[in-house]
Amino acid sequence: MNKYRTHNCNQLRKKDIDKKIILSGWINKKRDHGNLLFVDLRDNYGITQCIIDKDNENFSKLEKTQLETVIKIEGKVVSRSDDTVNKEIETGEIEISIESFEVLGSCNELPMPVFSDQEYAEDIRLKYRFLDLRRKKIHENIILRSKVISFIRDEMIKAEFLEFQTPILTSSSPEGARDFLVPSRLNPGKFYALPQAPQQFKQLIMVSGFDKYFQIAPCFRDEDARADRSPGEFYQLDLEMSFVEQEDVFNVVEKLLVNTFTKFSNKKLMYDKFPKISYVDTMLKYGTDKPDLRNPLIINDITEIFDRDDVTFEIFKKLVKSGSKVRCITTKNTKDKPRSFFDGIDKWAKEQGASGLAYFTLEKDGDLSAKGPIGKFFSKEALIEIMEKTNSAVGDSLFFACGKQNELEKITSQARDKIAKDLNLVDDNTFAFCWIVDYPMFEKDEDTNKIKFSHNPFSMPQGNLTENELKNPLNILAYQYDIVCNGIELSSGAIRNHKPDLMYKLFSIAGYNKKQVDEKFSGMINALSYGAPPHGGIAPGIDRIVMLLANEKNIREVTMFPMNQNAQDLMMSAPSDVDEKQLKELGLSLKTKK
RNA sequence: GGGGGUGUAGCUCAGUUGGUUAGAGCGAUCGCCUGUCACGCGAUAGGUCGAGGGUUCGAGUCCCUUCACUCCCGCCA
Repeated sequence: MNKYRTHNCNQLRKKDIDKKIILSGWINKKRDHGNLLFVDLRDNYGITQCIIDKDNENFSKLEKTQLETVIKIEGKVVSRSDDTVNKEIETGEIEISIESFEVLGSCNELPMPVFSDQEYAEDIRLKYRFLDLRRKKIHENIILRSKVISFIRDEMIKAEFLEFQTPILTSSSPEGARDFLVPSRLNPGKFYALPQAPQQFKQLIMVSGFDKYFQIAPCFRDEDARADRSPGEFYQLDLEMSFVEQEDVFNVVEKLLVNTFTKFSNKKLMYDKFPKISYVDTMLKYGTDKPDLRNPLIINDITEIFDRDDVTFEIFKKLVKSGSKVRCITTKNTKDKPRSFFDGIDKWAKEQGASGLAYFTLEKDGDLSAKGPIGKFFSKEALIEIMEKTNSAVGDSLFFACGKQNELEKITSQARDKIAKDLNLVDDNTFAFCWIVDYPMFEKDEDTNKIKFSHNPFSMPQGNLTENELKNPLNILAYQYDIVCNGIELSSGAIRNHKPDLMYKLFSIAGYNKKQVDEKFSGMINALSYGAPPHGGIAPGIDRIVMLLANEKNIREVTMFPMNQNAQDLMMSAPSDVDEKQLKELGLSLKTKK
């Protein structure tokens, strides 16, 4: 028999009454009646109420034992009377009559309570993460994460994918995020980089003939954090398949995500078959490439309206003449909303740095008219054209923004969220997945005005790419796709370019000559020259999937030992200073010394 | 790098128009209490009001600087 326990703290039931048992766990809570003491003993599995009275020689010692002390209790399972049964816990029909107890791990005064639903400042939670992780909600989140990962691994293996590990110390790549660098002792002055993703390795696995690969892969990017973006490191379900087209990847991932989300959440799926939205369409209709499709509001472009002579809103007309566009959001049946609703949104827009959101409401009091600050600038005929273009009706309101395309996309996208929130249009009990497809291969760098890869340089361009098409690189689309759920980007993937000749052409557009490509991507480009299969894949973000399933808004709530926003681990004190000796071995010296 | 929010007891927070000795709940310590499950009751200890400077007869409160945490923008192929 194990000397610490015969049962865990969620095991004992009525059928165990009169058994002599041993339990070990943490003191979750004490209720001290002076001559009678209740102790809630907690472990990973649950809580069991234990009881001791003053006749027991251990009474006063246990009475003075701190919460969160780890103790071992020997005693007898006894029945609870009907009026003292606790239906909140699974062991609530019984309790343990304590005969003796022993302290296994003592506990100092707590810097933060464990048994409480209160929220605490993050720095304390992170410094004492081992205490924080004892708390119910986050403890359950981490267990959920484990179960989700097991399930996904299981599904992938069932689908005949092979799991492989890829190097953590690899080479720095010029494209994309900042790398974490690791100095090499054996090669002084040279650096490894931690992988931003196993991108090149998974393609090499395909070239090596393994056909279907996956990995729950750690990824490292030295970029600033957000609520849904851990600093430093995160995990992806990295997968890659040979001899596939885009649709084959979609089928695998769609099935996996539907299975995962139906298994681990009770929320409804808005679509079993994920809708596909082109990049151009999503940027117009939603102003972003990660649209929240639970939100029914749609953005429409009505720039042309301002060419009409019977539209006299001169501010917009003038801006349109100089190249600006006008886009609007229609809200259904909002004619009775108070003035404060409309002004609130206009004020909010100004706070976001926009010049505000103009608005009017369509009304028909005899004649069709627009009520609101800018209503008077539109003729009846112009209003009819607007109604056709925006699919709006009498009683609806329209919010207008005018500006350069990228500014407009940003503000209308934010306004879509804001208005939907104010009108309570988003059903929080739903997951709305979609594919964003047909990303452009290239984009223009705003600062340098140079052409650069808009996503992954290894993606396969669409079409045959005649010399003529290559002259207009901004028109080239890629077999590049994202999965979005509830406005969160879950994953990004592509059919890869497995043809070296084409690769050189595309890189030359982005300003890399053959020699540079050979140097920077030697492993890849070399491998593609020795019989590479057509292949493609994707990499859903594990942390974000768990975040959605756990209904959390912050990724740290589903990460066991996260760093703070400044990429510091407050518990382990990382990053830290290192010895001069270590630096010397690596051939490094520091420019900045404290 | 930029913008917003927050910072008062170990924890969560209140603190009015600038005005006497800065409060509450939880936790800690001590005492009372034999059926609680957020047990109850009483007492005690516990404060660099994030830090520094300024205005003022007087600053937790107003101003400036700065630090920490957090959210957002940039960034994240």
